[in-house]
Amino acid sequence: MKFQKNTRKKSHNSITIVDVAKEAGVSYSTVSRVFSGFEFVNEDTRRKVVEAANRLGYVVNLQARSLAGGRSNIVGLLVPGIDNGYISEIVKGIDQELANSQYDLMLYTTHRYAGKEAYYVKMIANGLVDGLLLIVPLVTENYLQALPTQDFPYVLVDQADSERPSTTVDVTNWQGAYEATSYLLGLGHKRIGFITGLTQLSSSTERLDGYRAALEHHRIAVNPDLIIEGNYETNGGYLSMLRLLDRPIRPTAVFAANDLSAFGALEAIRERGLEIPRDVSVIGFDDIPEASIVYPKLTTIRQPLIQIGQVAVRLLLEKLDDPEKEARRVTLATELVIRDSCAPPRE
Amino acid sequence: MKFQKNTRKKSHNSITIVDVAKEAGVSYSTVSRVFSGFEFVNEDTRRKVVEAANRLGYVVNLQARSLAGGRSNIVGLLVPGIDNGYISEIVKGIDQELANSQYDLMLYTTHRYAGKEAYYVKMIANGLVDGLLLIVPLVTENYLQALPTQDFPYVLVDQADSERPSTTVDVTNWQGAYEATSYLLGLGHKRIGFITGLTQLSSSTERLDGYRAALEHHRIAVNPDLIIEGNYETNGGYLSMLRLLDRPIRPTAVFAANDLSAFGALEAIRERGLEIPRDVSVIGFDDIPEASIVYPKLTTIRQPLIQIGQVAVRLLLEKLDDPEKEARRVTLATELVIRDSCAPPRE
DNA sequence: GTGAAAGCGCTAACAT
DNA sequence: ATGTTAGCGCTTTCAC
Repeated sequence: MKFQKNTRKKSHNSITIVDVAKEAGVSYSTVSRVFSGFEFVNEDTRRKVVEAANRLGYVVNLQARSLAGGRSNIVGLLVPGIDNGYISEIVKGIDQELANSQYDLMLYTTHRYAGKEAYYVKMIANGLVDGLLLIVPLVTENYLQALPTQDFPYVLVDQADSERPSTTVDVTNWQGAYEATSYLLGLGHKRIGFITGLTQLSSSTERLDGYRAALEHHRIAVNPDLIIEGNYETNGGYLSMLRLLDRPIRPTAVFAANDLSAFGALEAIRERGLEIPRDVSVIGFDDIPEASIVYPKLTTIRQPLIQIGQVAVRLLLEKLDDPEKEARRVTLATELVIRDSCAPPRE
Repeated sequence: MKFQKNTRKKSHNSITIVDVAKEAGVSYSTVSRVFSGFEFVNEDTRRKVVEAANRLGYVVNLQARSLAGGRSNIVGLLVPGIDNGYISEIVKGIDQELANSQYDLMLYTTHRYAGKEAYYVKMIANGLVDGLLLIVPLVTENYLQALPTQDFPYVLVDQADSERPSTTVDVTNWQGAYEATSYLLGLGHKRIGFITGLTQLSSSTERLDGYRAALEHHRIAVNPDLIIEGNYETNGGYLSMLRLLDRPIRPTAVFAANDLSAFGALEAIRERGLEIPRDVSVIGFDDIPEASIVYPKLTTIRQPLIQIGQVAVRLLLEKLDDPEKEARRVTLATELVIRDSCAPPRE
């Protein structure tokens, strides 16, 4: 690890509790009590202190508080990156919910620490934050193992943890995929392609399973040639779709494991001179904001993205309030959103 | 200010430099020196320390470092919210650039502190972060006044500061607007509407000025009836466009001060049964990712969003490295991106 | 109910 | 080149 050379002290000429104590004529531990929410302070004293603080423009120094054993009132959010409608919607929910609390947000993007996740997480948890929110953590194992104590508060967003009981919020991936596939089936499609997500993520395999189950339920054999690996990204969806179209038996419909992939598929289909949904129907998963903006508007399975973020925060705060609280998993419902990208097959 | 009641200590059972010092058989200030990048440490000692640290799994505690007068290696980012393609692109640039440095990012959204901006900023600057990035700060004045010291490092993104010399990165708003309007003019349009942004922002007035200048340059009288106030949001653009269409003289083209507004305009136009670009042309500003996804694809003025974020970070790091560095303003070029939402007028 | 004092993990003089 | 020591601003015993 390289570190910045320390050339200069930060300018720290701020008002501290000592100043406030002087101004209010009390000891500085009293000031501390007032601001840390300690209950047994005389009303008069409290008022004096608060007034003095306001007069001076005092604001608490979170690092000092945290160092001294209190809380930093900061929660960490670990995401791959923010350049993704799916994630920014969840972040929006997180932000909204956090705004109702006294917590601030520290944003960590993992892409910069590929291969050093453990170090990174340790640093984060060791440092500043009271708890951690992990969104689709690709290397869940590494992350969690690195947590400094068994009971460091964290919650997993949209990723199951098979190793230990982890507080988790996710959605009905299997059911959503089942419903998407059934919808296509109901439209009359028989050859339905599936573009997977990142196969190491539980959401991806759950969706694949849902797709399979729906086909089987309709007594349609699952054709491995119609299942093709994607990566949850637009370009991956594009490439996969191209390969799918080049196969001898072309699907009349495609279910992409997320909207981003579906966008790529849309592009690929058009590039082959085919029309959507006339020649091939496309359905996605997520319902990110862009889904209703693209042309044609994407039929998709909606995840309550904002709500996911909110729930994640609530679970974390619960755990922060009561460390004994045991891990639980909240699974939110998905919902089919019918728009313009699906139609019955032509033939 | 309410604060969280402090029910429990954070579990802090982490390895400190004292442990490392013991393990390595040196004093703990030596360990500090090694990890804070101090130069004059014997190679042997350094190696011993690093090895001991690795063995123990030591990671630095940033709060303690920062409290003790060092740097936290965290920069703060103050944004209205992240739910906006414009902002998330800039954030992406910021994140990319930060990844090359040793800095982490603390994200603050202002919407939660409406009316208490000063307090909020003070708290931020007082606390943790070494410097601050302010994106389109609506209440620039309040923010800047609240900075604890005259020389607290900050940079303003896409907002001019008329009060004091502030390090700023922005784009050629005037020129971009001039070019957009000229393009429409060149297509043959005479009645060109303008949907403004948030009027208190310099970017908005600059764009309006550019629009006016282009018209004047083409000897077309600026018609106040064609200028209508928006708010940089989709819904605002939608509402403004509706009003514009209801005026006696309908514009044949509209320039929206940003893409989000343009999207709203698109919707409004369609809702009135008109076709784009046949009946009315639309041009935007920003070129957020969605601009090339909407239908029809939006012709717009591109801002180098990612680059803006990168430059902002670079400017801040410069300032952090050398506090004496004086304020400067970097203005990046915009560029016309022609897509499908503009055509010559019909009549 | 309030004050005094120790200490959180670290940096930065000041010594040696 | 390395050790010693005094804080940074705060919370939290422990006294009174």
